[in-house]
Amino acid sequence: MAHDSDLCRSNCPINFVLETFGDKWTLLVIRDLLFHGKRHYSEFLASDEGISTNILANRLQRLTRDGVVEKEVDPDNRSKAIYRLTEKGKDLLPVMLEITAWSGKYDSKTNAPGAFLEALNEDRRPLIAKILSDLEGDEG
Amino acid sequence: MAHDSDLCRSNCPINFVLETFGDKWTLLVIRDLLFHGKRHYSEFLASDEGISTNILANRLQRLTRDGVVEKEVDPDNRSKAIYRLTEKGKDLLPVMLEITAWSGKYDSKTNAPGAFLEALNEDRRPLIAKILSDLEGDEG
DNA sequence: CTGTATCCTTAGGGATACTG
DNA sequence: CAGTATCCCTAAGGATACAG
Repeated sequence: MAHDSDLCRSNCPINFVLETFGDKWTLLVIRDLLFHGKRHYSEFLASDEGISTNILANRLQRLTRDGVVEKEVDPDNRSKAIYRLTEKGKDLLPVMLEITAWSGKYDSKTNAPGAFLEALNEDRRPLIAKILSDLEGDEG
Repeated sequence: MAHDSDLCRSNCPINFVLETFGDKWTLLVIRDLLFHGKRHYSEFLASDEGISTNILANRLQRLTRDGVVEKEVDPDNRSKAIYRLTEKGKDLLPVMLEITAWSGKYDSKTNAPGAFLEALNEDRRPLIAKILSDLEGDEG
């Protein structure tokens, strides 16, 4: 089984993601990694929604355990970790883009810029390629 | 604001969907409506994950309030309701398909049929059109 | 400053009784 | 059977103290 431990209420693919991301915080960490280039604990802490320290630590652990995030020591600062998305994590990008598109359509106050939404409607592929290459860009 | 009431921790589009669907049950109801053609209370109750009666009632209320689901009296049985997705609800289909694709890739035991995943990889649009037309098919 | 552990409150949710 | 209400418990999570 992927995602060791945990409940597993059924073999449904929708249920599978709910058991990893079905809470109010996990997806925000993914968002920060994917769209905002965040890598350090303090950066995640600083996000608008105000995640608390214990919840953040717990989510980073779970995501690491589930193979969505990987953690390594920051070469510039040995007492600091760098968190990065694995391939499994990066593969969440299409999901995240569709979520953004839906919110963009139905939430009047959403921050997603119009140009971004238009690019989405055209064709997802080039946008996906760009975001992923940006992500590679600041690796290491 | 869309989605009246509720917290609203930020104006982020990812956060927006979390405040509606960020729990372990809501998305399963959407799944049942979208992929399994379910319409009645007892049908949702019968799903594999075993939602309990009070939670189901609560989620149907919230989804109705948020304009994702609409409720009407079943003409065949006046003491029974029919639940349907609104346009806003149907627009979740691309999100649900991407979630299914991701799980199909990473969950070894997921039920998503291979043919379905292949169709997904080809091009989402025809598949989306088909599912939506099936959904229209059994309206009224 | 980077995280972790503890304490405590609240909300999510399971079981089940109940009403039309 | 469709749906609601109650009871109670567990787990999510906020505040914050603590450790390296």
